[in-house]
Amino acid sequence: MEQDILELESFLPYRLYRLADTVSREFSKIYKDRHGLTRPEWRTLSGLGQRGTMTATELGEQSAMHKTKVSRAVAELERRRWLTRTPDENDRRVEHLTLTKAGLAAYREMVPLAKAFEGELLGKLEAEERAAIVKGVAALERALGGK
Amino acid sequence: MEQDILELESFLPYRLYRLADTVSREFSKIYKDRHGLTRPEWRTLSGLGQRGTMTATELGEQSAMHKTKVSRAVAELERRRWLTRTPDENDRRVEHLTLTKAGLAAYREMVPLAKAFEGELLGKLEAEERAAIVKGVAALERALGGK
DNA sequence: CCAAACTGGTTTCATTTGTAACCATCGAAA
DNA sequence: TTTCGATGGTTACAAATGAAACCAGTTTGG
Repeated sequence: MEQDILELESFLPYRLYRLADTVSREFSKIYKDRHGLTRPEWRTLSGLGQRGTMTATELGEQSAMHKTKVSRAVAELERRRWLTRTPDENDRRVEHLTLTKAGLAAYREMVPLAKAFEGELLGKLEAEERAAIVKGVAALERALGGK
Repeated sequence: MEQDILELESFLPYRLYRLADTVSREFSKIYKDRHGLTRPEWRTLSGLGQRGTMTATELGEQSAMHKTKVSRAVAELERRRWLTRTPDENDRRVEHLTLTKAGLAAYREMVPLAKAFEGELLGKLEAEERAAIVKGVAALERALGGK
């Protein structure tokens, strides 16, 4: 092993990135082809579908998106009438976001597809490998995020 | 477990993406702060440092970059005089890329930093967890890449 | 030979993204 | 209260990206 050479193909940051990029690109076809959603829009839909009502800040925290991404995604989903904003009673800076019927319908349609996608991906692995990836990812999350 | 809800926080594509994004963002500080490189530029530098001489197409394959990214990164590194192009003898469409002394020097400076970064990251995990992430990532690569 | 299909690489254009500045509101401290 | 620093969210601007068109130059099949 040459000490002064970095083997890109086995460098973890690169491998993780490439992996995530491939998976994400593949998965994005589902929501892009189907509804023309961007990734931030999909995450917003998904977050609201999962939790019911959230503020933009909460959305950003839950789905690891910068606030500008959230802002734009919310604006677009609102334009589609997939969500509505309700001003907070006490703090007029805050808006509570909720999916409309149409938004909820889209969400409900997507959920099984997302689960199927994940299932198919994991289905290509041995049981041990599945356990390994889950354990490894969780460990890295803990090591990094901490919070 | 509600069947009609998707829990984003445990959805593998999302977790992978967030993980890769965090790691990559953290690592990018090293080459960005140090030399103002973009990720494609760093990968190009890294590829050439590792292999010595490559064509743009080979670079794209090795580091999973779209050809436009490669083209731009190569142009920028050339502008910095970190690499040179040599036309292929037999096929005049092809150019062989090689790092200059300056490029090589930058590469050599980066390698230990990259290794230290990876080492530090993995150092935060238990031995078992390290084994798990490596095994899991390899398994997914195999499941996907196939090629 | 020659046209058509293909390949290496660059450029153009529209879209996405990140940074920073910004606006409005809120809370704490003077 | 009034002021000042934080906070929720949007916007403006520049840089990064992807898709598709493009320009050589090469190969293949008739």
